[in-house]
Amino acid sequence: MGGEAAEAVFLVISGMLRAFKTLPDGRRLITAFMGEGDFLGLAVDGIYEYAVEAVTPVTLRRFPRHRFEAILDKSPQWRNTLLHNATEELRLAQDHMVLLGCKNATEKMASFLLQLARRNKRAGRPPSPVCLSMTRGDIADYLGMTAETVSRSLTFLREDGVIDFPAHRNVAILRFDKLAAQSGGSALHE
Amino acid sequence: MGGEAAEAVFLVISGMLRAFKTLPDGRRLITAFMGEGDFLGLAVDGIYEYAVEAVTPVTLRRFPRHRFEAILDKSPQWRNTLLHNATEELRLAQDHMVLLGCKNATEKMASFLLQLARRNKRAGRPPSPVCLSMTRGDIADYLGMTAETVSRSLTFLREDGVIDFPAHRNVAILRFDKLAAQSGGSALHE
DNA sequence: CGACTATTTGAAACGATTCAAACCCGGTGG
DNA sequence: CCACCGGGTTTGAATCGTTTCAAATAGTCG
Repeated sequence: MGGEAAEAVFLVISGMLRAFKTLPDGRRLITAFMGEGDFLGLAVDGIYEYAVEAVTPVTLRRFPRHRFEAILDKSPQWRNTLLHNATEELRLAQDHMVLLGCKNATEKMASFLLQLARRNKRAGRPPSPVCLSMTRGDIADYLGMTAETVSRSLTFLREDGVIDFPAHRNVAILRFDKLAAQSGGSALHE
Repeated sequence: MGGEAAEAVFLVISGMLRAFKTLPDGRRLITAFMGEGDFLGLAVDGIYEYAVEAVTPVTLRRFPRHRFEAILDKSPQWRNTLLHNATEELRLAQDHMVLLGCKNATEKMASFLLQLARRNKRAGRPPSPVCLSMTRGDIADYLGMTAETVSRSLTFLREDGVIDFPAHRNVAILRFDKLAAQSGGSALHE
């Protein structure tokens, strides 16, 4: 649905989606994974900024765009909230640029796991057992590497005791202190 | 000035600046080069989102933040403009993510040159002779590679007749058709 | 001119990718 | 109930592109 007019705005209730851009030859970058509490189709100008697909079965709450706009015109401070929202998204995008441009495979993977943990916390769940609901290929296209390298980084972190796969390997238990050390740090400092 | 309160908003009149983020160990990613017509310190919450430094001597027009806010509260449609602005910045950030995550050295360099050309056009100048006012190191930190690789990509493009350095090599003449072919394409399609 | 910095170029080393094979697992049908 | 299939994942070995380190060159400013 890339570039099409946004008929409505959606709030993610449950499940996981991927937002992505692709190059003409098919190379793909997943710009964000979206889960519980994230908004879809928030582009003000009514144009979707990227394509979105479901990673797992998803339930959404739909807000028709015209009603959305009406609310916005009535109480301007919501527009301010929206601006805050966009600014925050921009900050996240910049952090991801740092990840893509500066970090090596292991650091990317560690950062990604910490991100998933943060997302858990934001949704009111315990941060530690994170669920890797997307495929290795998706993770790869998010972190700017290949599925094989994703797999290798994961086993490397496991062998180092940074993470652990209990039973069925869709979830990972995190050792936050060790993870932070492997992640190369966040871009927020100085 | 990263993370400090933004006392004012600035409009770039002339010159070139770099906005960047760094990791604790010093690795740096330049998130954007800013030139004529760009705004600085637009973060709504009054916190700078990144550090900014001058690349060349710069002249700015200063708008005190309180006056800026006052104007915003008076005529709400400016807030809308601001939102549009943020959305556009987000789109650019996503395109840059594609560059960092998907493209090889030559494609990155070609894309960068096309970006500079677009910036020229936006400023009302002819697009073709672009000025590489920043150092190779800066370009490297913007494209997620090393200064040496930037240099090599540049000579590769020159040997292929894609670009040309007349006399003093701070400027490059572009062959747009060939450049587009080398850039890997834009992420806007389908 | 001489000193300093940025850039270019070369050669070796490294990390990620590629290609290929083996593996694990959930689902289907004999 | 087990054989088999297909997708996703893991692992291995060779290859490739970028980085790293080092040296040579060009450009700038006192």
